[in-house]
Amino acid sequence: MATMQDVARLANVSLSTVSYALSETRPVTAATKARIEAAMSELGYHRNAAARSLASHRSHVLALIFPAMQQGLGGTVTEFVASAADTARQSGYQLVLWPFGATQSREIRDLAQQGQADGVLLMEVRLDDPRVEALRKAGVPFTMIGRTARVDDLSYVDIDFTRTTEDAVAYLTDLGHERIAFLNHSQASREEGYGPTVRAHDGYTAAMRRRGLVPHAILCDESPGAGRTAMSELLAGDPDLTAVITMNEIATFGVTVELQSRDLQIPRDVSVLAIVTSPGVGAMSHPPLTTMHAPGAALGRLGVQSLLALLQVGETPSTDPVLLPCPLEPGGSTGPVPPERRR
Amino acid sequence: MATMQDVARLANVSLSTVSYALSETRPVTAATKARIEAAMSELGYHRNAAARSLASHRSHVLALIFPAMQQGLGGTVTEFVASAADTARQSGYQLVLWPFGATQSREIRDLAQQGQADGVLLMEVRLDDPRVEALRKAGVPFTMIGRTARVDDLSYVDIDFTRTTEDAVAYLTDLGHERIAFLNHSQASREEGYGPTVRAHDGYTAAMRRRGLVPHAILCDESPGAGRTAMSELLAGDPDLTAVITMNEIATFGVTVELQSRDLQIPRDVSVLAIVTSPGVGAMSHPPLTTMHAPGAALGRLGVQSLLALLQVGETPSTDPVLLPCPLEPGGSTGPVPPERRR
DNA sequence: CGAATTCATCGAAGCGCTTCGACGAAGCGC
DNA sequence: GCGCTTCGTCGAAGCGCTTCGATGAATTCG
Repeated sequence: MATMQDVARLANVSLSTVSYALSETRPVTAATKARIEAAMSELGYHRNAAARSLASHRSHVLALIFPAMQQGLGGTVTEFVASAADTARQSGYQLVLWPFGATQSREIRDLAQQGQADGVLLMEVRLDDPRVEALRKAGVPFTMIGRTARVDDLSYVDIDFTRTTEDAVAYLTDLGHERIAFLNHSQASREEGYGPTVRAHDGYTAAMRRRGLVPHAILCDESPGAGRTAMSELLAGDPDLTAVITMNEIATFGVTVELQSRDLQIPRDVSVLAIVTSPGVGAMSHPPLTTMHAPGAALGRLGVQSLLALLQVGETPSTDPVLLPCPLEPGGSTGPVPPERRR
Repeated sequence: MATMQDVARLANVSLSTVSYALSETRPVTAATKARIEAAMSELGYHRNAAARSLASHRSHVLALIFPAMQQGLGGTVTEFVASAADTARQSGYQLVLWPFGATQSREIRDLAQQGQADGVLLMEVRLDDPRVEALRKAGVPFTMIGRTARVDDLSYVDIDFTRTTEDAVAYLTDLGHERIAFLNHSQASREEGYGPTVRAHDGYTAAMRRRGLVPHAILCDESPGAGRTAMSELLAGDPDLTAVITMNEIATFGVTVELQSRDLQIPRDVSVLAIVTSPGVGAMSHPPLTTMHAPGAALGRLGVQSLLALLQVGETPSTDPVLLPCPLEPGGSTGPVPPERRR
């Protein structure tokens, strides 16, 4: 394996000139640069990552704290990770995985203090997440995917739940719906402070109230069975329901089954709008669901970009926070309220 | 940030002794070790990863070549990645992601030659995969997840498609089924040499023939619509079909819909057995599907272990290949053939 | 009881790179 | 044309660790 010294020798320059030519930190004449490049390709030179890190105090590694917990079908996570890894690589960084849950802030700090990563991406952030404190103590720049209750001056990228629920309600009211229920994630998720559960609930409630409509939200475990039961309860609470927004893709399968078993047709009798879904889930139901899907790839890309911006400027964590709405993907599960059901 | 030198000074030993105490490469008396440990914790010492790599020529990093292509719902991939990252970490390794498809062997070789990783895990291997050659040329030890057509002495971990299809057929024949169809992945996937498509086809065909039964396999795109069409075709081909094995989870949703729309009850009229599924998909249908799910977590763990074994022994790539069957998860979509339909 | 081992520890030589200060050569204005 | 800055390049000092050979002390054995 050729070293920089070998390249320098072959190009008849000093080692440091080679370094400057590569990093462009100091000017190097075109002629010299050409000789160096020729030498490099002749020797098949690749600079050694470890030596670079040691001398420069930067590892060119970003760590992704990866959720142990599996919400949903995993498609969004996969998209996110792939996109983050790709964006990082294109900027000359590597993405490493740190599989740590919210309870392992100790391990996170240890790794962070070893200087293993220049920056950290923290996924599946809870409203009150001890890992945030651990990272701050370790002094590593980090960007959250999701956000804590208080974001202070922390860098983050998240789904815009307020806007997404507002858009969902607006879409349905535009179709004439007024009795719109909301089927959320589980009770457990709310109790552990899972941001989406809380923010979507608030967003939905606000969007309904703003229109003078009565919100009707329900928490629901992640299973089709729970979805059926929840749908029953919603109908018991308001038999005249014309639409339901779901943010629980597994339960949504139960919702459609329950409606079918009651001979309620989708979307003629009840419209179903699934929000924050994984890629492709809409197509799995019959009729295909109208969805507002989670922007996994965009979150990955923007998360890495925010983090890199943070590394550039150094001390100033003034990167704009980023909130992304879930784009609407029309399907066959939503439609106008039939005239006879309008009040 | 304290260095090893600082620790040595505080513990009144030489730098090298501290190193030996940490790596246990040479004996160090208990007393000395204790002093060193005290000094380390007093200073909050963490060894520097870059310096270690530089001096030892090992990065303690494993790379995972990550599929750009999204097959299925992503749940298995997520499980796999999480489990691989966790196993690596427990052995003192980091897992980095290299998001490269089968066409980017050039980039792979570049990264590999920079010595960025001690070993590589290659996911989504094709039957004839150029990346294998690239890795071999780069001289990096690697383990495949999946396998090429000829495995020679390559290290790999894969799903045992022969055994899984055999088990699937056996399970159904035990229930009295004889007219068993197989709904595979897409035509396209077979053409690009996607191992599972080919191996499962062969396994199913062999299992049927061995029992004197007539195989009836069909390729199918990854969508519920294609699944419906395929199911129609299968029924057209053999109206007396009593069971179908599917290895295409998205299409399986269409299969159940098509059966329902023909008033064929599952499992009374037709049994459905979904094999190589993502975690949780069985529960998404009604009735819940009987599945044989892909052992994502086990593959991740064993893949890393095989790779680490390869790194240990150095030259001898004699790690046993590993083939894992998909365990059966009973559901409500399979049942015995009613007596009147037996021939 | 002295020679031969064994044992724990030390010092020093790198690993391959970044980065700083220095230094001639060229370019500038008056 | 003389001092001054600017430009391109060089040499050397690390970065923090692993690892090898050496060294003296403790242990063993004939």
